Formats: sequence, structure tokens, C-alpha cells
Amino acid sequence: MPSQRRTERTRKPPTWTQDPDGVRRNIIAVASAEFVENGLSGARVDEIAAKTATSKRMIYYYFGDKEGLYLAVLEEMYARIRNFERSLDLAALPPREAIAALAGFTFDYHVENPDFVRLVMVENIHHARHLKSSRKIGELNLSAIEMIREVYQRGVGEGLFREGLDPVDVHLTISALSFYNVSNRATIRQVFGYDMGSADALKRRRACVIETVLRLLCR
Amino acid sequence: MPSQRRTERTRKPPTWTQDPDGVRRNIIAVASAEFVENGLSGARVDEIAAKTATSKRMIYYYFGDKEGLYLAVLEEMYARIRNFERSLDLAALPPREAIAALAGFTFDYHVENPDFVRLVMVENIHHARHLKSSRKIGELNLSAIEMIREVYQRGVGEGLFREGLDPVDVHLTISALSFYNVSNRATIRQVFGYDMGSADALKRRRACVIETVLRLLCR
DNA sequence: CCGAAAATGTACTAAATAGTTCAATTGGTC
DNA sequence: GACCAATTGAACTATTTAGTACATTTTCGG
Repeated sequence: MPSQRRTERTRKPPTWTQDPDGVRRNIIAVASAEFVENGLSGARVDEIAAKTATSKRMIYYYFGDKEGLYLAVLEEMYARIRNFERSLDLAALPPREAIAALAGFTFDYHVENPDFVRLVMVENIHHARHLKSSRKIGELNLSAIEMIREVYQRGVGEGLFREGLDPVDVHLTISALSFYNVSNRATIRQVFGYDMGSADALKRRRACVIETVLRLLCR
Repeated sequence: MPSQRRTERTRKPPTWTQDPDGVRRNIIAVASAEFVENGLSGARVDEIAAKTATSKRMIYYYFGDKEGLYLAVLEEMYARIRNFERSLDLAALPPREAIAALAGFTFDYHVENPDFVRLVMVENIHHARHLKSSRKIGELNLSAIEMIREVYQRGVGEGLFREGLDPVDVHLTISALSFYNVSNRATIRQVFGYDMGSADALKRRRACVIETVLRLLCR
């Protein structure tokens, strides 16, 4: 009965529609939350699969194994911060305002993206082994240092900043103050009873970080 | 044959000698290295047991379970930094030198104790859940903030430091700069190709951190 | 010396976990 | 509309892993 078979085929609605890209993104989003919350060894593939709109089978189909999935999450995170950096336009601002803006935005980015902070912590625990193995991140070419160098030289030229500083140190200072503010909240809270996450504390700390960086640079 | 039995007992040398405290310390030392290297979920009890002079049986005998062992390691680490803090005597120094010494020693402590840094990272990933459940650490009472407050007030009194700063911010700044310098070495190296761990980089960074803190405080 | 409690050794188990097998369905292409 | 590669589903497996049962040895007080 060929005609019957055809009608069968024609009528039967798809039990599922293909959506490779959507599936990938969905898996990465769920996995991201799990890795951020539990670390690489702490995250469970079954748990990730369960929270996904798809199945464990697809995780292995697209990402090979658990570490492949983790790497994809990591690359996604770094792609985002790369975008954040490219969105900054410090060249348009006078040196002092440019540094203040950079420090402020960096501080805010960390506050608004604790997942990024936690994933970087996780990756450091693993000695950045996965970053190392990533081709994508190798060509990432974060430009933070160069941006700072440009602004710094302008500032020195204007007699505003003191000479002899290394842009790397400026970057490390901004990053350290911004990163620690999010990364170590939990232990600080337990040891000192101080809540770095409160709106009040954040506001004060933000101003203090900017002040710190400016004072480091200005004569 | 009671006499035979006695001679047996008398002659036979102990196949092993009891050493509860030594066993505990040995387990904690080995476990410490494993947790620091692999995190809480990444560390393997069997691996720890294998590297120990004793057996897995003893781990459970003394520490109950994996988390109990982790907690013991954590408490040990915090006891040490507590000792470090108590060894500081800032009251004897003039304000400026006191702050410089505090920043310098804190920086050095982190550099010399990367294990402490890594364990604090691990604990933060777990939202400081174990610190919270620890009675010992509850009564730890780290005095860093109070020490800074004392020095700061002296400095303000002498007209050396500017007014209106919170000792908490001073502490957070010193800690952040010292902590990040060790905690994020791996990712910084991969992303920027910069080796924060080299003797040269450490020397420069140390000076920069002290300078940063002094500039934050002085008028 | 002897009995009990503390400390240790050996072998085992139940559950969790990463990864696989085999087959079915879909969507485009000729 | 038939074929083929890409995609998805469901059940299964081998291993790892935290934790335990049971027996034995050591230490120490009375």
C-alpha cells in the first residue's frame, strides 16, 4: 500500500524539529551555570543533561566529552569579555577620565558577571590548562594592556601622570581590585562579617577603587 | 601452655606503634596538598590515602568523611594565617612604615603560601559553606581590620593620612592586590603571556602594591 | 597480668558517574 | 520521492569513588 504509506508520512507531524545551533546554545547555557556553581569536577554531566531541553546524548555528540563542554563554556565567557573590551572607547576621553572610566566599567563588569569571575577561578585552580589548549582563546588577543598604554602615554605627555609606570601594573591593579571584590565575597563575609555584595558596600568600594587607581597614576 | 603464650607476647615486637597525632598530621598534610591541587570534588580519598603513611580506614576514623577532612585542612590553613597576623607588630612603627610593612608582609605571605590562596579560592567556589559550619574558625577573630584602624587613626592624627577612609577599604585593597597576584597567575599567563611568578615581576609588583596602598592613604 | 578502649589493617559494597551502543528520525538534494 | 548525512532518542555499561564491616593489634589503668 504505497499510497497509505505516503499519507502516513505526509500526515505524521515531526515529533521533534532539528535545531543544532539552538541545542548547542542551550547546552552551553545550562553547562555554564553548572560549572560556575560546582567547578569542573563538581559538575555532573547527568545533572547538566537533565536541566537541558535535550539529552545527554547530544552533549557528547556536540562536545565530545565533559572537558570539551567545559572548554566551550570557557571560550564563550572569554568571547563575551572580549566584546566588552571592544565596546570601550577610551581614546575619545582625556587621560584622567579615560582611566576612571576604565576602572569603573571593569569594576561594574565583574559585579554584573559573577559567573565570569567564578569560571576564571575554576580555570586558575586547573592552572589554566584548558585555556592553554584552546585555539580560539589563543587568537583572542585581549587588548587591555595596549589600551592602557595609549592612555597612559597621553597622560604622561600632558604632565598629568607620573613617569616610570608599567601599563601592566595598572591593568593588574584594576583587575585585582575588581576581581577580588566578587571572587572573595563568601570568605570575607564569614571571616569579617562584612557583606561586600550589598548595594551600599559596592557603591563605596567602586569609588574607592577608582580613587586608588587615579592616585597610583597621578603625580 | 600459659608460659609459652606469655613468651610469645613478651617477645613479639609490635608490628606498628601507635601515633594518633602523627597520623592526623600526616593525613592533613597529604590531604591539604590534594585539595589545594584538585579542589574538594576533584580530590580523591583513595589518592589521599595512598599518599599517606597510613590507610583510608584512618581517614574515616579521625575525620568522619571527606568533608570533615576538608574542613580540618581549612581550619589548619586559617590557624596559620592567624599566627602570621599575630606575629605582626605594627604598633611599634610610625604610621607610614606600619602600613608599608603590613602591605609588604601580606604580599609576601601570599607569594610564599600559594596553597593558602588556592584553598581560599576553593572555599569561595563553595560559597564558604564549610567556613560557615566551622566552630573553630568562628572564634578565629582575625584582627586585620582593627590593626589597620589603629595605625590609620595614628596617621590621621599626625596629619599624614587623609581623613574619611574606612579601614575595611584599606584591608580589602591590600588583600586584593596580594591575593590576585597569586590566584590568577595561570590565566594571566595564558591570556597576556605575562609571568607574574618570575622573581623580577614579583619584585616590581611588590613595590607597586606598597606604593599603591601608601598613595591611597597619604594626603 | 588483664580487660577495656583506642588505634589500625584488610577486604568489601552500594551508589554515582562518564561515556557508549544501537537504532530511529529529520531535512535537504538530486 | 528516494537516498544520505546530520541529528536525536533510550537504554546500557564499565569504572570510579565514597564509605563500611569485621577482625586484629596496641596501650594503659587497676
